Amino acid sequence: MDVRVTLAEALEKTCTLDKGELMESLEIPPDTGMGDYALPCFKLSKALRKSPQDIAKMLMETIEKPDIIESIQVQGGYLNFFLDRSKFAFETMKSILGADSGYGRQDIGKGRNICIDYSSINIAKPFHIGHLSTTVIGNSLYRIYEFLGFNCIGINHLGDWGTQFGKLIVAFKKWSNKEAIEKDSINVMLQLYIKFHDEAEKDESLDAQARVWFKKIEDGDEEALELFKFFKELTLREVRKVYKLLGIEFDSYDGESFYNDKMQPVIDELRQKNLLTESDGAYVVDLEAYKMPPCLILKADGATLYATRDITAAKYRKETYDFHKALYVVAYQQNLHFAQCFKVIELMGYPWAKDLEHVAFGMVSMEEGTLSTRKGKVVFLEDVLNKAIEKTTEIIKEKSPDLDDKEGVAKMVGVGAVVFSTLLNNRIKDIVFSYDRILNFEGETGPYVQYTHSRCCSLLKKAGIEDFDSDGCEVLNNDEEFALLKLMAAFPDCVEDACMKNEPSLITRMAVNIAQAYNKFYFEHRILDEAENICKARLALSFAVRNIIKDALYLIGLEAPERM
RNA sequence: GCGCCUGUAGCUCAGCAGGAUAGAGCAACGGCCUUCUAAGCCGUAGGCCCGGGGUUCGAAUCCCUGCAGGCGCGCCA
Repeated sequence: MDVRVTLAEALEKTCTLDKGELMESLEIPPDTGMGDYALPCFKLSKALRKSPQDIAKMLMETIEKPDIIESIQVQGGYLNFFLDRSKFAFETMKSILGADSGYGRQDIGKGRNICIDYSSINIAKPFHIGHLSTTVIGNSLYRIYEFLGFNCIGINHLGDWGTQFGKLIVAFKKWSNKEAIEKDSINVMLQLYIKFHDEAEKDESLDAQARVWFKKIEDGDEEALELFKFFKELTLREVRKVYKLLGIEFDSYDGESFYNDKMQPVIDELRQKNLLTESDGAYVVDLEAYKMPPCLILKADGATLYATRDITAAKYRKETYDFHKALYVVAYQQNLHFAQCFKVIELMGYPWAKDLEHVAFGMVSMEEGTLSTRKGKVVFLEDVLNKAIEKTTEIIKEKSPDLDDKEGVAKMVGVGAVVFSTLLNNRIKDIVFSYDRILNFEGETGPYVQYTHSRCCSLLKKAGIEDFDSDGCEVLNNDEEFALLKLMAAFPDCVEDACMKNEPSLITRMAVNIAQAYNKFYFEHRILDEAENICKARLALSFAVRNIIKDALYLIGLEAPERM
């Protein structure tokens, strides 16, 4: 049931605008006292040569009032509609409770594949807070698209190629050994990385050695390859621990090394299509006509580049997954890079170039300035998560000492706090990392929403009722119940909007809003000790809230503890 | 220099295919636990929506311009 549609249909019969225009014009007044929906009549004024107020009056007199609307008023140039709260409550509860697989779930994406490139970590480099955004945004989009019926392919495009391996091998052979790395791989590798850069400033030959070692990997030298695999496996092992904490899985780990032997045909194709031009010894695709700098495909020494690989990967993904859309969840620093790649693919004559989408997000920095792996200025993601879990454990010890699964709950809540705070704001905003903010568990936070969820759960448990239906939900008509129901009714549109805009924060915000509305309701009204019909309806409402919050949390990658 | 992005309360931000008095949270201050989880609720205080022009019946929202900050602009990814 969509009130907007109902209203637009009723209005269509009485005025010159069509349904689409009316849908767009219909809005929600800033204050409930003004009504629940409003039609501003200013635009009609010119065409009809009447004052907006007269038009509103005329519409009010001629419209056939839909059942769900209780009354219609004219205020200024607005035609204001007031919902019949009881009918609205019943209808809304009916839709929510009737949606077995989740309110807002759809199959509009049925039979369509979505490739999502996210997280995409570098091997042999630490997994730090700079990777948080891409990881959790990508995961959330994955879940949102699947919720709407799409089939997603999550791709962790590993940075598992390049001179950093040469550097690591040099450092490893000079200053470390396998035992040390096995023991504490991430830290030791990071220390080696830092030491290499320190020493390289004093000794220029180190960089040359690194290049030699990388060349050996490329040429398939046995020792080099063995070390390369050793570092890669170790990093993946470490990183999987973090993904496990976050509850994230990937369908593919095909990264840079995977595309090594697939680039030549693409280069040939570019040449064949006359897109490649020589420039200072390198080969580029000229994009001047599109007001972009040239896209570098081959270096003067014949080596491939980032763009070469991404173009190859896009083509491979199209051939392998025949995607409806391919998303790249990568920081906005690479805006130009992706704009160039997409344009080149378009120039190659592939119509699916329009289905490639760069989902850009803001940068993470620290209060003291930019993150720098080379200088060791990093905050490990795992440390952040553990710190959050630790803090949660303390709070549980203090507030819920008799909780059953303390460890499990601490994990859900601690990790949830970190993920939630990353998905609270529009993804384009920069983030200054702060433990204070990320470890705050009050207000617009993950724990707050989870707390609301477990509040509903414990209430339902206490009531001991398992199934609910919308019969009798007409009584949910006080201010708090009405406000809450209006928010819940907007949830499906919110999910669709989040999908369309690739913007998980819309769901995060909605989760907060619903939690706030429920807590307010919960404080103002009693439930279990009310008369039976009221009690039953309010429990049904709590049940519906619990389900929506659980789904909303799921969609942004959080778990929903039943107690906390 | 050129291009893209951001600028709203002390801080972090919603609101931005134009609509009625600009909203949250944090921090501050003051209240509410013998009753369904106080990780909660209520109240107080806090705003030339970066500046200046324009379009419009109406602009935080659209256009132009200036300022501030971030990012990018050929052989890293």
